[in-house]
Amino acid sequence: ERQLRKEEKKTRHDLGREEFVRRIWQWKEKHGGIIIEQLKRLGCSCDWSRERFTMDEDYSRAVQRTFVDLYRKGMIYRGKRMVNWDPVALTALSDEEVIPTPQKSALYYVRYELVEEPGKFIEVATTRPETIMADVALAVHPNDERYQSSLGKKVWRPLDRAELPVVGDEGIDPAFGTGVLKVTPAHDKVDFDIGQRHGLPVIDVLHPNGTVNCPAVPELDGLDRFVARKKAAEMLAESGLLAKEEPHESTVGFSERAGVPIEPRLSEQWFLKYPKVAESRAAVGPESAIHFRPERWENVYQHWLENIQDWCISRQLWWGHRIPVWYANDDPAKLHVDIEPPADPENWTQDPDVLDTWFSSWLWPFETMDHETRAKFYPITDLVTAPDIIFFWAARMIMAGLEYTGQAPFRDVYFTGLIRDGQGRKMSKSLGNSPDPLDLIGKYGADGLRFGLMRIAPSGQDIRFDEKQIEEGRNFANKLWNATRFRQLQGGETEGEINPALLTSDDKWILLRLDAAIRAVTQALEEYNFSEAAQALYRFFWSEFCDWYLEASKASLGSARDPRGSGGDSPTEPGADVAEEVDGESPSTARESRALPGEDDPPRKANALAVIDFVLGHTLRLFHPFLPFITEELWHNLGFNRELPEDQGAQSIQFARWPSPLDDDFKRHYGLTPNDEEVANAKFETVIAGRRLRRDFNIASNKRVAFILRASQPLPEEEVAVLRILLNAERLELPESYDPPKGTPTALTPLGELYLPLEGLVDLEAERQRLGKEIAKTEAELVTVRKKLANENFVANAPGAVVAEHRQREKDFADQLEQLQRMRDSLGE
RNA sequence: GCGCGAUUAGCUCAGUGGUAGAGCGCUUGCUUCACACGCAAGAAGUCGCAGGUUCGAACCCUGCAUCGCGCACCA
Repeated sequence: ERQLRKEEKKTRHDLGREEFVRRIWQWKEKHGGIIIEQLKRLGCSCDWSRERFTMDEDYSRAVQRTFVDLYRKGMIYRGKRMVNWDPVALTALSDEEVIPTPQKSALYYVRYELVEEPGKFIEVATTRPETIMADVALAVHPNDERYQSSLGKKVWRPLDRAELPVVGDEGIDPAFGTGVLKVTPAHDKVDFDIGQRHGLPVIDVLHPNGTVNCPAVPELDGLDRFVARKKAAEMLAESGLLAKEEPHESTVGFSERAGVPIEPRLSEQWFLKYPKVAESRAAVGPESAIHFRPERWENVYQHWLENIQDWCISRQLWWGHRIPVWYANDDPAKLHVDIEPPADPENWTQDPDVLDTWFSSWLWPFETMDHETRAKFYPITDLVTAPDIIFFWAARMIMAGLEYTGQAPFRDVYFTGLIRDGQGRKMSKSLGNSPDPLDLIGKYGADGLRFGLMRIAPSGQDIRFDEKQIEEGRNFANKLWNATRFRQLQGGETEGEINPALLTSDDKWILLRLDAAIRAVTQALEEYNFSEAAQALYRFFWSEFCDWYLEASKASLGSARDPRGSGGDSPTEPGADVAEEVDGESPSTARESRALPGEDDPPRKANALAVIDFVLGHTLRLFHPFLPFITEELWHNLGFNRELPEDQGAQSIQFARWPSPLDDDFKRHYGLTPNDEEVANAKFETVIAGRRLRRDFNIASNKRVAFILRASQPLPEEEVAVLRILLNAERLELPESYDPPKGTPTALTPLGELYLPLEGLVDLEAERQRLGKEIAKTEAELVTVRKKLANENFVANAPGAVVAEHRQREKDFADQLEQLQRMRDSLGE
């Protein structure tokens, strides 16, 4: 209708019902298609052959059948009631379609003269002087002392002069305005109820389009309600009946449809007494069939059902499910309610109204399925929706499900957060602040869009949209692509057998990290913590697998450039145990003359590749729900599908099995123990310390330098090789003893003291200061821990593990401090 | 008025009783041949305020403030 008004300056009445509906179908074909296309491009894995639309013929009949059924059960009735009237769209609205909006208006104090006591007035505060002609009484609180003498008397109605009674009603708030309410049953719900209680008449002075209908007052007749309001105030002022006018702020209901203030209006509408209300309340809760996630929405749901009012289901619109009711032409009180039209249609007229759109949506969980499918998939396991339609949709589906299937229609309801714009506003068509998903997909890829959003969408919290986050998603997809490219460039057989005997500490470390990641992701998904699952995967893949493991594996793969730039000039026997051959030689010389482990060591290389493949095969599957497109592509590119049966991933990663955590048998077979993690962590800490030294002394990260490690324990050759690669060092020497020149930059590491000899480059004072800072930091930490351990209450009450941890920390800090002090002392004065 | 959320690094947000975290942004150095959509090192926070519980609080309790949402009322 908006488009029609804008582009052709026409209303639906200009086209006529039939043509108008035809045009909407056209519009639907186009825009409905766009939405489906968006879902497909996003990678939603729906069964598209089962696409359904609420206006499909079958579905339409189901909607009408439901109406007829509820009518016959006496739950649907027609009545003259106060409805929320949209004077622009010219239709009734349900309470849920009305948006309360604070408005600045004026409060007019109008004087009503007492009939019995001329010259004496009662003042009434009103925001709507244009409806005075519809007044049928004044009301005060029966106990309000100020008006006791007026109760039962009469007053003169201004503008359209008439005598009105003064009645007492409990519903009046004596504190508001003057404590007197003008009763206007035709134009206010509360007034209507008061009118009913006191047997007052109803006078309607507004046309459906919101203009005044009151020929008795020609000055106002035909004016728009807001224009008439000003005019009425002026007229009252002129006749001395306006005591005062003051600014006033109140909340006015706006139509969600047309965006104008709704008009409470008495009209003939169809209403539904909600079915299964008590059962629906009982169906949701921690112990019940349906669970809301997050749980707090259950309160909102319960509260709504507690105060529920009958549902106005008729709409004075043309697009929608037509109400299956016919009125006899010779007697409009005679009804034909059925899904089939009457046998003699010429004698009947169908109700022109259609049903509220949610009256069709509430049947969705089961009317979309045939009997066979329903047997298989009903009740639905999960409903994913947004909390702003709990009432419109979720609650009503529950009622319909219980009424028509005898079962709750779903088990878990997952409420997503709303995506808001950068300023925190809800995205809406009228604000035009929603980005086009197809544009974003074009720019960042569907996987990037999905992952970027998933990573920042905490359960049930609203999200501020920022394109930067989508960019991060894209960057991650790119990282995944490049890491697997690295694997492909190594060549070799895919998914070779892992030989436990050849596993390095890094191999074992990454397998244990993978195990932790599988557990974390699986658990997060089970708890509907999607952002946590995405975060855990991100951390594992980027920080652990790429940053540490792939880099370390280059030692085994032999792909890193030889530090001397001349390749392995001293080939090692394939499979020889490198670490044991250093006996009798000075360690540094021995290592310098050796090739990298892994170079010309095919079994070691093959084993490293097998580990990489094992990890990739698992991570691709873990990532697939988040990044469906790229994981599918890589699954095939890397050949993970080749060995699998048809139904387990040969065709598509979608059907591959979800990874299980590595069980105890696996860990035993491959010799994975917590100690492996400690070895790797000690190594990584040493690397970090070395890199920091480099940085502290301004050595460019691409400059190949020599490090010296005075190791506190013997270190296998393969570990030294890894350290050297990660440090980007030309050499890493491990002399039996080492007496560093004064001022040599030093760092304390879990593996011993690490030196970066830089003769003549460093001044003693700078190094002393650097160590001084580290000592101060360690001392501070030591003090904190000791203070805690000195607290008897802590030692007595804290869990044993926590105390033990503090004890260990105290020991570590003390050792460290001692060593650091020794290092500083060695610098001399 | 009632209820529900939120308040943590410059920004967007995780964290749920035991040494404050991520990404972005920022600073510095790197075209180290998987990736500059990248690598490395770093700076940056009295966890809204005030009380309380506890050996110990960002986390539990109470109150307050600010922002957001819902419900009710608005003559």
